[in-house]
Amino acid sequence: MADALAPEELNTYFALMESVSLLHHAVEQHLRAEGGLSYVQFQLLARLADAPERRLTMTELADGVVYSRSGLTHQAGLLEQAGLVTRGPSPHDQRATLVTITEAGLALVAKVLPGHIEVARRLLFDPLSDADLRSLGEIMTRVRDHMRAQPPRSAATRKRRAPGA
Amino acid sequence: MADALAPEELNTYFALMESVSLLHHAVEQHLRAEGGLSYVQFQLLARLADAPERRLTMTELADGVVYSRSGLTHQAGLLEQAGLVTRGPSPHDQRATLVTITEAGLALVAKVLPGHIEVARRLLFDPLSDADLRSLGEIMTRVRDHMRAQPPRSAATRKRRAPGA
DNA sequence: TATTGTTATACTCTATAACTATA
DNA sequence: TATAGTTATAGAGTATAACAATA
Repeated sequence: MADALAPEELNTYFALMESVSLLHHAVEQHLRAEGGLSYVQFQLLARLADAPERRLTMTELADGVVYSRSGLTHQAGLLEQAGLVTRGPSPHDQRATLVTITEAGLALVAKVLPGHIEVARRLLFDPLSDADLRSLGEIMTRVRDHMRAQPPRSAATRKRRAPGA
Repeated sequence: MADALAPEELNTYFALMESVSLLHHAVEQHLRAEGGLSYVQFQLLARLADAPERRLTMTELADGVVYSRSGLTHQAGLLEQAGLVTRGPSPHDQRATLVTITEAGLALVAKVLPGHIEVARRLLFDPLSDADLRSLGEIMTRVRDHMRAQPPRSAATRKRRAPGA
């Protein structure tokens, strides 16, 4: 077990968590109002839009966005129903499903992106100097890479339920 | 409408969102396993534990943690059922409800905190230098204050639903 | 045997609207 | 009239476990 965090660490941690919570909430509201999308759905579409041939396998698509297979199956199903992606078998691996973004999906991402960016700028970037931005980008990129490399640590102890479960 | 974000801004934004998502997920898992709490519930208890007389009104308690009144009523009800808080009328304002953390609630926060901190340190602070920590803390504190001061902007356009709604 | 993905199911969280009571 | 809080209800998200098919 480790020592307690210094107060500075604790304040930093809470400021980070609260800020991103507020930002996430604002972004969700915008995406929902402007494009009928959740943030997770936006992320999935954005990843597909950036992918080499505008398509990825379910497993590739899940990475970092969703934390359970079934969750992704569910979201992919919703996006498919909405005509934003298609799903088909992979020629290379018969087990895999290839998810491809449609023209409608690309159009929706394009439609929603400017406003999304506007929200991020208003909430996150407005109070930052150029130096702050460089710092923050450098730090959070390093943190993200570190976190991605962490072993899952699938719960040190047995699971319990939250009150009310 | 604003210009597109510089690529550096976009990368920073995504790195921030993904990092905190991973951190949040890890923290939730820990809290659930170790104390049977969600992160929201932990936040509520932590706020009460720090409050002047270990109690706050519902409105004070909601601030920044929860985005709807009914959501807080629900969570407070769960915590009360679990014996972690009590609710009673306020002497100063008959409309208000005072939420007080119990000894069991304080004990649970104390039990859970070291491991919580350990998770935050392992994922967030390990890859950071002291200078990084100072930078990040200073920046995120400023960002949080800025966000708190933002007007709600209750959805620029009419609401729609996500696919599948 | 391990991996990919789906299905069924259950539960948690959240939000909206209608309502009560007090300021 | 405005504010504090609760209730009822419905919807959206997520996770677990069991399953089918392929590597």
